[in-house]
Amino acid sequence: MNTETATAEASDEAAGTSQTVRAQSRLRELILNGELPPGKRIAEVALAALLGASRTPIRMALVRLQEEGLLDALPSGGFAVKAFSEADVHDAIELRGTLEGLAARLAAERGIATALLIEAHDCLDRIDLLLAQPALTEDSFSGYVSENGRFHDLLAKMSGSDVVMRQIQRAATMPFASPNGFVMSRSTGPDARDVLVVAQEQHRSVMEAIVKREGARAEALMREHARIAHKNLSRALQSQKTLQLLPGAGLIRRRAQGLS
Amino acid sequence: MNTETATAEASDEAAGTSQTVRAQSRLRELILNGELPPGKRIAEVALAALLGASRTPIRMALVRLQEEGLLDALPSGGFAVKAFSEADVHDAIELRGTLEGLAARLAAERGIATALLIEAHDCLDRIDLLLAQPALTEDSFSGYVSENGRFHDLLAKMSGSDVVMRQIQRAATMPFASPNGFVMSRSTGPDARDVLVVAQEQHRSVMEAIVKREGARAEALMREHARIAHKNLSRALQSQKTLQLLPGAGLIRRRAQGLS
DNA sequence: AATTCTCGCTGTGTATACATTTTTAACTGC
DNA sequence: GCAGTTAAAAATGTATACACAGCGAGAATT
Repeated sequence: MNTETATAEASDEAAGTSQTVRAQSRLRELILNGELPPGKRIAEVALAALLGASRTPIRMALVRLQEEGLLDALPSGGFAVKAFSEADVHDAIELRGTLEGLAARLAAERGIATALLIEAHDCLDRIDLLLAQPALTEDSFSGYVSENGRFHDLLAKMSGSDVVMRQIQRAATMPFASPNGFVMSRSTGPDARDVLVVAQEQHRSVMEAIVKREGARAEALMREHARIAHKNLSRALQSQKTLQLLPGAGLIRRRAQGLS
Repeated sequence: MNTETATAEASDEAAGTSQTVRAQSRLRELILNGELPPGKRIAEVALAALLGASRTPIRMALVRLQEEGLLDALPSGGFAVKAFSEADVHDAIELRGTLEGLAARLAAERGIATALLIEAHDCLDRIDLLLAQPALTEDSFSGYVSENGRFHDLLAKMSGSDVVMRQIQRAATMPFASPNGFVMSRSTGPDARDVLVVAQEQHRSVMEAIVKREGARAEALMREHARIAHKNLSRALQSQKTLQLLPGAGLIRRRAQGLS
């Protein structure tokens, strides 16, 4: 829960890799945790000192994160954390839905490998198991998040196209556009379980459509599935509590975050 | 026609900018012209010597082009020119169609600014003018390419979403996925003009749908419009002559390009 | 007192030097 | 003749040093 544990886990996770990769991961965390104010130029020397590397790998990480869409290149040089409007978040969700819809349609039209089908069904069975209980624990939620992420990854794979898969991954890089972006923000409310039940029903329907080779249906279902996030966005923005649970919430500009 | 002229023009074009930007442009050209064999590791020192810069900006350009999707990161370090299968090209076209379809739908649903509408109609009027002649000159074609690119850019803008626009630009980076990718490859055939006439008819229909706020129709039309490139791809792959006119044709792996 | 010009400083962009890893080639043994 | 091993060479990843541009503060002039 505390940041010390989080950063320790994170740096452990990226232990054996290169300085550049470590810097990229840690910097992404810093941004998503809102520790770097949006709009303000990122000082490379300070970052290098903070992350314990020289400017060269830091610079690489900055370029990569800019291409990822988390940073803006300033006209006078250097980078700044990007700020997103509420409309941007809405469009990013719609975009992911469209791309996942494409993946579902392609999967239905072209058919999928049996191994993938089995893994997907396994994934959905586990979610059913988690939702079998009338009330959800914190573990249930984190289990759902894990399996939900796996299902969406599998769906991208089902498209059978590296090009499409890559683009979906890119679109889901932005935290609030990710399939799990708003799941945690709904973990508190009374209807928390119901939301997941509906989502799971859509998972099942999409898989059925894919198996039956119903491309248009699979696409439409997947698009609508992504739109769950729209509702979650509205609710999350209404209460400050649920916003805390949303990674990267600080990037959505509502009022200026006074941190001079 | 000769490479000397081409490179001279290119370096002129990127004269006042930084070393990194220059390197990125020139390197992209080298890749698209097939001067760097796909799959083989790119030697940074040799590139630095060739482009007349140090390794640092070269490295930046390499990272950017990898994020763009033109390079693969080798597991042992360094980069290689990416090779695309025919299926990859097909999927990239479908992907662009899907994204442009999304842009068209959003434009129809949300409405577009009058200035954009006027500019789009101006663009289409110019294409009509170009196609008025019964036979097309080389200038007509290059004029069409120019206006066609402008129209597709405008359409991305009509979505009213920076997120969507950015993603479309990304998807269109790969040369054969670009709206103009296969246009030149059809400039020779007898039915060259007819293909453009059909495409222009689709342009008009999409604009009509957008103005009438018919989102689903606009989306479907835009998708189908992109599929023109599928047919062009098939034809281009059948004859070596038309393949010469396709930028980045060397990246599509059919048989190994013997260049040892 | 306000405005403009200049000086200095911070910070990015670039070049280069260094270390580690990978690759290649030669050499030896079977 | 072939495979395995070792060593050298080359290439990447990283650090650092330097040059130039942008920004602000301060002083001088009107």
